[in-house]
Amino acid sequence: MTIKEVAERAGLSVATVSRALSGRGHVSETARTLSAQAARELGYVASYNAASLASGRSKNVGLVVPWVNRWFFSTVIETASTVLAADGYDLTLYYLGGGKRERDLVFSDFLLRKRVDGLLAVSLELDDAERADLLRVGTPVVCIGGVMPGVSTVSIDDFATARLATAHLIALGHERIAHLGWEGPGDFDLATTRQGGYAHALSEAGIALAPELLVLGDFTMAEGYAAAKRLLSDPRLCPTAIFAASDEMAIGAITAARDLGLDVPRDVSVVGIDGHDLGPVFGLTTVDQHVREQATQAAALLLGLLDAEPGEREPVHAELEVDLVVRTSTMVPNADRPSSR
Amino acid sequence: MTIKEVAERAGLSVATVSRALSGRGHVSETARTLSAQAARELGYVASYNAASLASGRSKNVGLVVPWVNRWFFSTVIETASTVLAADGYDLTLYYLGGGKRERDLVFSDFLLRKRVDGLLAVSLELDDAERADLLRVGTPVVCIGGVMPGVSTVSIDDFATARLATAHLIALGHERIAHLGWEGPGDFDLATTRQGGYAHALSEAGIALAPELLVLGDFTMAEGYAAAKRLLSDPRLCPTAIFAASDEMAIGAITAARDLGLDVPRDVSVVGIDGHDLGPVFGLTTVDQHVREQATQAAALLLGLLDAEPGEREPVHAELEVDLVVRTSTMVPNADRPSSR
DNA sequence: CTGTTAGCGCGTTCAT
DNA sequence: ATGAACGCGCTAACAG
Repeated sequence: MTIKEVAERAGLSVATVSRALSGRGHVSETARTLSAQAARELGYVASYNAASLASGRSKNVGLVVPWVNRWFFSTVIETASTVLAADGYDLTLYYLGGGKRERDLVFSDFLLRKRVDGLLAVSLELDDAERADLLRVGTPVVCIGGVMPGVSTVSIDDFATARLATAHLIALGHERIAHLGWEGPGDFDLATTRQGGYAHALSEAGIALAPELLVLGDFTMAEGYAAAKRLLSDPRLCPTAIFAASDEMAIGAITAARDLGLDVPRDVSVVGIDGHDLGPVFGLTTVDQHVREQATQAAALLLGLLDAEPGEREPVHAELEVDLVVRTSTMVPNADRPSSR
Repeated sequence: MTIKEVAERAGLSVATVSRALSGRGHVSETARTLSAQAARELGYVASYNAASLASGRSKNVGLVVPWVNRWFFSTVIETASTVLAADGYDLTLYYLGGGKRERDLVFSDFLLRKRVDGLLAVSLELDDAERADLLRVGTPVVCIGGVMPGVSTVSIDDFATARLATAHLIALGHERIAHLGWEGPGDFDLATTRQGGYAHALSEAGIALAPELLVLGDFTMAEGYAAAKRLLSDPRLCPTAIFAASDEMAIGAITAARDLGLDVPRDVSVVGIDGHDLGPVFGLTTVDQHVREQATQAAALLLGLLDAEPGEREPVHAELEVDLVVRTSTMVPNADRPSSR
């Protein structure tokens, strides 16, 4: 089923059919109708590969993610996929979680094979070699929720977001506030990260940062549960509140508290960051970072870059507002909290 | 950066370099070394599009999913991606959740553009037109967790799995067992579905099926929470146990019970199906369906079909064993359960 | 084992 | 507005 057969059936040349079907170039109304009808009757759709080779555009974007099985990422994937599909773009997924070897392959091989017109990179922490590979691909890149010099970015202010969450707890009267956060990359920067915002909010309030209340890792909900359980069951620590860097960790923490016989928020307050779909179910107070909006803007931004001339592709940095959503997982600290086991 | 430049640098013809780099055809050791070295120095990697056009193989498989943001699906995606990447295959994601129009586009357009060598379809319920489109693509298809005549399948026995879960509750002494299940497609079949297994287990035990305890929908964890809350707070119903068709619904049910002041398992037992990562956290009794193993087998099966000659592609049906994992969300029913509000 | 040649199926000139 | 011819980058068939 090639365009040639369609052309014969329509009684036109391949060139005219190509123009009619792709919408590029001027074609008479009758030619357009004829082409469309012949294509429909034959069930013809152009081959991406051939079109790509001839035009240089592949109508495909790559989405690079460190995980799929986490709310933030799966939400970005769903949203980006929908936005891109509406413009006729396929989405090729590059999942980095399969181990060091697979990860290397993605950067040194898959991404360089010119299969994609552009790249969406989600929360990527890259080393220098990887960053170089990524830029060497030569296609437009838009990052979501991560920093990369010289590349367009859609993000939130992590520092301010964490500060907002922590300040909410402080305003309620909490002082022993634990933090479940992320292990930063090498070039970790206190001034731009959630951990930094946490520390800043504490110092603003004249509260000393207690290192034993700072738990860094890379936590799923299950790992957040385990970490919170350790934190809450250690009699020397006695935090009255927990600020988790993600809603999944926060939900894990709430579950851990309950399993220890603690009441949330009476015995311990919990706040997260995300705007997770499960927030309402757990009554979770959180800072909503409007993930779907971030993904939509990032995809739209990338589509814009793909339309623009290669020379006209100035990096854009969009920063979205966040919103504190107060539910029932936070309240003023309880003086006579039962000692947990 | 084309293969031609590599050939010139290596002092060989493009054909030889192509053979050397792709591993197809016989090439001398020296030619292989020369080609590899020239390619490395130039940072050359072959274009998928051009290779695909010439060879008919695109080294890309499509993965069609109704959702990303659910544990079962995101787990399949991660696993399949890893397996396929190890064989040099890219993974293009076709997400069907973006609305009816997007869904139609996938079947009538995207999938027909010869971008993929094969298709992995996860838990798809297709109408006749979509099924026809899918088969018209002409590439090998492997289904996971769904039925499609004439297509290779990796699945579990849904009927037996649900029967096992229900029988576990019955063996403990439960009789008023609610079910949170899925709305079936048009050609819904009691003999092969989870709802069917549930009904069968009840009738085996001489327990009448109570229609008011059967709640069908298409539930996320949050919706499962809401459904369970209605079920458990209706004083006329009083189920002593809930069997959920997925672990996410089951976890939602556990959370709902807790919020109603009910103790799990003392006041209500809950069992699910999946083997969800969060199962241990919630003490969830479940039937593990070994999702990663299913995805691995499906991906491997597809890779096998891609290697085979088009004539030698007999549909294969692999059915995996499931395992009942008893944790702490199920126990014998409590005679004097407090009436819930 | 290697080089030459001929497409793969399109989009895009350049004529008309 | 349309058609003929060319070429995108690569692999496959055919010689040698």
